[in-house]
Amino acid sequence: MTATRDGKAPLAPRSRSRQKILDAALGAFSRRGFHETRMEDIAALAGVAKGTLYYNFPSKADLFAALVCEGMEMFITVLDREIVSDLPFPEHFRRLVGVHVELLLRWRDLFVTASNPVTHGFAPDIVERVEAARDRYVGYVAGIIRKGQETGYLRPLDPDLLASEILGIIDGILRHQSRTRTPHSRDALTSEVHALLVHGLLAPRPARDGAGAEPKPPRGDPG
Amino acid sequence: MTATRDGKAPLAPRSRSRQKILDAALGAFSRRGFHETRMEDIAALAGVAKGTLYYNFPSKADLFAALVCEGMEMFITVLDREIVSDLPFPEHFRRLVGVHVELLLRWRDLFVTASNPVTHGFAPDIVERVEAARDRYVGYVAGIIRKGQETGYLRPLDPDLLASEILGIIDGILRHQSRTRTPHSRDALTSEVHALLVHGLLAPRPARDGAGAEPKPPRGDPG
Amino acid sequence: MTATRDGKAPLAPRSRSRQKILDAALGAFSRRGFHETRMEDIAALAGVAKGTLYYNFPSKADLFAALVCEGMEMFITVLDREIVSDLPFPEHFRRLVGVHVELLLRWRDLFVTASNPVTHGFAPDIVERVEAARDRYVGYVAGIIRKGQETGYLRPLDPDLLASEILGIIDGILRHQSRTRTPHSRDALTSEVHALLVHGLLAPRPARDGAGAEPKPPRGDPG
Amino acid sequence: MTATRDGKAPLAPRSRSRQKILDAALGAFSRRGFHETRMEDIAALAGVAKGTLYYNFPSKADLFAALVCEGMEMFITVLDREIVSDLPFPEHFRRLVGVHVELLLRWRDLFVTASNPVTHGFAPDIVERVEAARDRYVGYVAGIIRKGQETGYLRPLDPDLLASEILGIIDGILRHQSRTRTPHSRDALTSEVHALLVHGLLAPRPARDGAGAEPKPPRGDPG
DNA sequence: GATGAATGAGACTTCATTCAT
DNA sequence: AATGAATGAAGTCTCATTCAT
Repeated sequence: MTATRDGKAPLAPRSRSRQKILDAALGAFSRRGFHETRMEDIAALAGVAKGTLYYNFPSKADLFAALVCEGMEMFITVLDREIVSDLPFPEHFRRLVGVHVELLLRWRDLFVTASNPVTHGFAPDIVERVEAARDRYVGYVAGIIRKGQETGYLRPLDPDLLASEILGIIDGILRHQSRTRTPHSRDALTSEVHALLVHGLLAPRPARDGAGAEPKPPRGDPG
Repeated sequence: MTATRDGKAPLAPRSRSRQKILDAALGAFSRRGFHETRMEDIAALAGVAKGTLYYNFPSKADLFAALVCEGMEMFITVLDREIVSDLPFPEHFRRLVGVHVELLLRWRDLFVTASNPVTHGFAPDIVERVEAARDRYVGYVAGIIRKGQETGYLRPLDPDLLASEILGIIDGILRHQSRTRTPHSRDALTSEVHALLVHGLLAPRPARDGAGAEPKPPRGDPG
Repeated sequence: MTATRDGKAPLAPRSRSRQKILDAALGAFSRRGFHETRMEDIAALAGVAKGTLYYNFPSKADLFAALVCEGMEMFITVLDREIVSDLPFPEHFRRLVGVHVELLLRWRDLFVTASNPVTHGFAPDIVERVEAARDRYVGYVAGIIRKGQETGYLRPLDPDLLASEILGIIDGILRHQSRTRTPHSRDALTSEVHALLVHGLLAPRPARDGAGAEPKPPRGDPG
Repeated sequence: MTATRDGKAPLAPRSRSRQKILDAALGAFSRRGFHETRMEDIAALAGVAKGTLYYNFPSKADLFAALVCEGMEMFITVLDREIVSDLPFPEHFRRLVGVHVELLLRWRDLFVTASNPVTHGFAPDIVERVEAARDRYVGYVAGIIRKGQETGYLRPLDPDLLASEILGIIDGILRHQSRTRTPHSRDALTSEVHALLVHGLLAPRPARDGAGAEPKPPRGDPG
């Protein structure tokens, strides 16, 4: 459309506005939600006129979709770059959790935005784009889980379901944070999440001797 | 719609219309979200006139709040009734998961509605009511976890954070279901969730011999 | 929709607003044209709130369509009532012209509105409704012409094309009037239009002796 | 689009862009109407940037006015050139109709554009220019009629009103064509229009014997 | 208790126009 | 002479809410 003709051309001046708008929209959407955010607010936040929003994005829903899609891509890109894949899996997995937590703390807004199930009244093609972006991300996580299962480290549970659950855990953490307003540190959160994911809720000792899924009550403990 | 199962009225029947409206609102909110649901839609679904909505509830936000609050109370009531508390904890916990899954499958709409972070533009007192209801529910789950920790069965992780994470897991499952459209059975879901919560992701064998939190890679495995 | 249920019911209270709006819209559209008329203007003219317009009509284009359709129906109804059909055709035709002219003077606004080819950006179904209404009216006029041809009074030219041309003449007259701002009287206009339609432009004498459709030039004239 | 037929530039080629824009505007306005045509559309159609439109014309309304004015001048120029004025009037009149029909078929877009009563919201000076151009054209046709009346060929009806009616007829024909999508040939249309104008609707035979304006019915004509 | 016609503030979006390049 | 990113006034339409019945 407006794009770089001849293949080369101005890589930078491709509308500085576009990025300013995306940044503003991220802040606004994540803080107030999609419906409570007015295009007027985004424009003011970005320091451009309302019309400039529509010069860069066809509609509010499109702006939202672009935000989520590009954000998810960025997420995956960063994850891919930060996680060195030839580490032994346990280390690999711990880094996944760590980088993830870090990303979430830094891009909390984006994650909240992308998790928001607001696509109800959207045009079908936009819903599709947003869902495809989410799926790509869920699929990325599921892929890591699947690799862990193939190498025998992870239990053979449904990888896609697990990925959804993991994202749900992250969502739960974010909600907990916004409720209690006492943000945990990066390391504390990483340990917490890693522990839950890797070991589950069960205390180490009682579970160790138990033979089945149901550990006996502690009174049977010789110690 | 989802109405009066088994003959017992689940939400207080202060008036015939009131109940019809709550049922209709539950269906509408859960299916289309708060903002995409019009008062007109609810009225039509309930088979009453729009004015009747305002005769029974001061505002749309109040209707939403009433729905969430009464729903959460009902949840807790049922959980309390169904879970016999003097069972040994592991059994207790498994029943919690099982009943929870059952409730979620039956009252999926209510859970989706209550999880929706749509209270952005609401009046402060209504936000407070909704959050109090959610907190009561999260607190209930956290209480069970705390009891499990006190009896030594569960790892000493932050109970409130854990409760949020558990609800996040459930949310993730529900989203996974609506994406894949192949609803798991009650028992399958219960096992899946229970397994993840109790044992974590780690495969049993390799983890068994490891001494620390970080299991060694399988090549060190003599078997 | 909002309509008379059970078949009987309140014939009158079927929204007095609706008629007030149609009247106001007629005045506004005819005076300023479709695009230059704001919904705000119509509301003010009708003495109702902007929302009332949308309570009665789904959109501006729908309001326009309703206006044209109901107007055309009214036109045909009046024409049918006023023209006694068993008169000899010449009288019949003269009355058609006379009543037509009268209608046009009285409902000039409506005719201007209906003639306006503004349906360009309209939804297909609305375009269809408006065109159907126009066609019904053109067809009515064409029917009268056809009858005149069958009884041998009118030349066997394409009736539908003739009807369009007649409406074009009327349109031309209305434009002429709005240009010159000196409205002719009912009778003067009737005579003028009738003369043109019945006898054409040719002066009686010279044309009388010509044998064919193409009158010879005056040099062949003995006088 | 409709451009430079026969090698002669029809609209003054003050600049290359200017002409491209006028051509594009003609196509766009005639097809979609003034209000539904975006400056963007015209620019795209002309293959120039939006700014170039404003480099050549002060405003959209000015562009429209220039189009109509130059078009009408061109019309009159061609009519004057094609109609040799010293022919006997009947032949003169027939050529007028013939050339007119030809022009209309070729420049249908321009005629439709110029006939469109869209000047409602225009600035007074622009309205004046457009109306002056239309009037010049209507006056040209009225002048021919007046000449016909002076030489005794045409009935002494109001020449200006007649001119308007004639243009209305032509408009009616064009609408009929766009409705029925079966364009008549040049000659067929010429005959049809000429017949209507010269002889009116009345069938030759019955009208021949009648003495007055109201012919008697054919059956019981005792004399 | 219940109704539904009426309201009007405010949202999204359009598009003619400008101006630095 | 030409461009196109940016603008912002103004329009259409939505929908929670009211109130006379």
